[in-house]
Amino acid sequence: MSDSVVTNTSAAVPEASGTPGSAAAPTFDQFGLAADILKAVTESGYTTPTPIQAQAIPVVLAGRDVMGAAQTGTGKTASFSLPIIQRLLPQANTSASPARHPVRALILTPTRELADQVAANVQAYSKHTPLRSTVVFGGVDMNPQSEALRRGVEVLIATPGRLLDHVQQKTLNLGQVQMLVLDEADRMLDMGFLPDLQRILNLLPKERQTLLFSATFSGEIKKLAATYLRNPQTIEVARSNSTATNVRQIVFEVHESDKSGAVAQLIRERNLKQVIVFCNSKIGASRLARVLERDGIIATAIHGDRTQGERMQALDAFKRGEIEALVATDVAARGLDIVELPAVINFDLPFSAEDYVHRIGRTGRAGASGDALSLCSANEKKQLADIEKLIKRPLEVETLTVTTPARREGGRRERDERPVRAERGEHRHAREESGSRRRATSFERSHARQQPVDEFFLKPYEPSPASVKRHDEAVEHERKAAPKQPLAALLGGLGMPRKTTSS
DNA sequence: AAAAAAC
Repeated sequence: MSDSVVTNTSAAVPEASGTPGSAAAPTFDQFGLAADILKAVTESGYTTPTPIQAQAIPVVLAGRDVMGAAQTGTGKTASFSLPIIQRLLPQANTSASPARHPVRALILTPTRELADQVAANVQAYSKHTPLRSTVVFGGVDMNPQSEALRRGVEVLIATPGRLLDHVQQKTLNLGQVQMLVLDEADRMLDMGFLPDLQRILNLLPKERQTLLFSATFSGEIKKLAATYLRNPQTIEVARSNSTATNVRQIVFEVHESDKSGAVAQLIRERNLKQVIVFCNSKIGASRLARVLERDGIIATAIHGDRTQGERMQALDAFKRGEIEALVATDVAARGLDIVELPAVINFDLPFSAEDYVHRIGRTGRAGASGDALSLCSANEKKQLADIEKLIKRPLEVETLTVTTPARREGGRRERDERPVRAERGEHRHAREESGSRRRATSFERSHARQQPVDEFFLKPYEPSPASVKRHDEAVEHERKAAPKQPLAALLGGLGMPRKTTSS
């Protein structure tokens, strides 16, 4: 749930061991948090604060503004949620009157999924307190959100657009906000949220505590901080633009048209139980999910053209372990907390090197090891160079011989085995001798489910039973959330990109 | 060049 360090429960640290100044492992006791909060922390399975929690919690409790540089997976969410709850607790009351529950803490995030996840954390940490929290974001019915706001909440988690919508609808008043969190602030600026942020900030009392978290401290971020933060304490856990040393990063040079096959092959050969595959485009993500499904890998796509119901469904199913490959655009690059993901695959190298750092941050979480496997085609060399420059080291490059069927231009299929480094002249032979029988590779032999090639390309796509089930669930979910758009849900459920209204 | 986010 939270992005705190998950400690092995069988080796749980006794709570009493943490006396101040002792060499014992630190515990959450040291912060002076209320018993009701500590109880929830313990129930969540966390015993030892992460470095950012150890640094940020006392500073936030002291009421200071914070400029935090921390990636997700460092325990960032708890580092601001816990002290926010603590600071609001004295003002919490059990009255049913909405007027007694004004919004006192506002947490803004760039994506809907991240908002939902932060809200789940806040909910978990505050469950033994009278404090109320809720989350508002776009893509879903406003009415239940309006109703929750009308009843009153002390902690509100939101994406900027829908928040302003509620302000405009007069279902939300921000006049009593005492604490503001800008989570993934650099991402929000990247996404063009600056005007929205400025409008929101102008609605808030000047007298407040502001916490800004960002993966990088660009000039824009510094300017934002200089304008809206007061004498902030800088907290930096891992140097920005650095990648975790427990993540092994490998680049596979492949032909563009071999990429789908390469993904399936990497998943099988490395026996990856769960993996996020990042694509640069929404259409590419939908297409890859379909090809992987066809290849017997349970896969689903998550991107901005799918309905919110489908996005949530996909993420939940992935978290429950029902999906092997979550094929995503950069909507999932930041913030998503999925415990102990063994690997991420970059189907495309991201356009921005910083996004690479965020994408591979989805693996090797909380000290566990992980693999970041990137496919690089001939026209992505520039991106590779940019990444190596940003992380200040060259990446390991390996050869991958793709043996799965790969779609070719014009709908025809290339032969099975083709060296991927042909353009470098490192291949053994580009083509088999005609007439010579090639022995099946161990991969192919173990891959009995594979359909004959012609059949695959002649038959229309048929979703797997698992896919159909998920689709039906998504449609049902969508019907409940937004009864006006059954067609959109249906198209999205089949992995089809929906038409966007914007240009 | 692409993605994300309000109706």
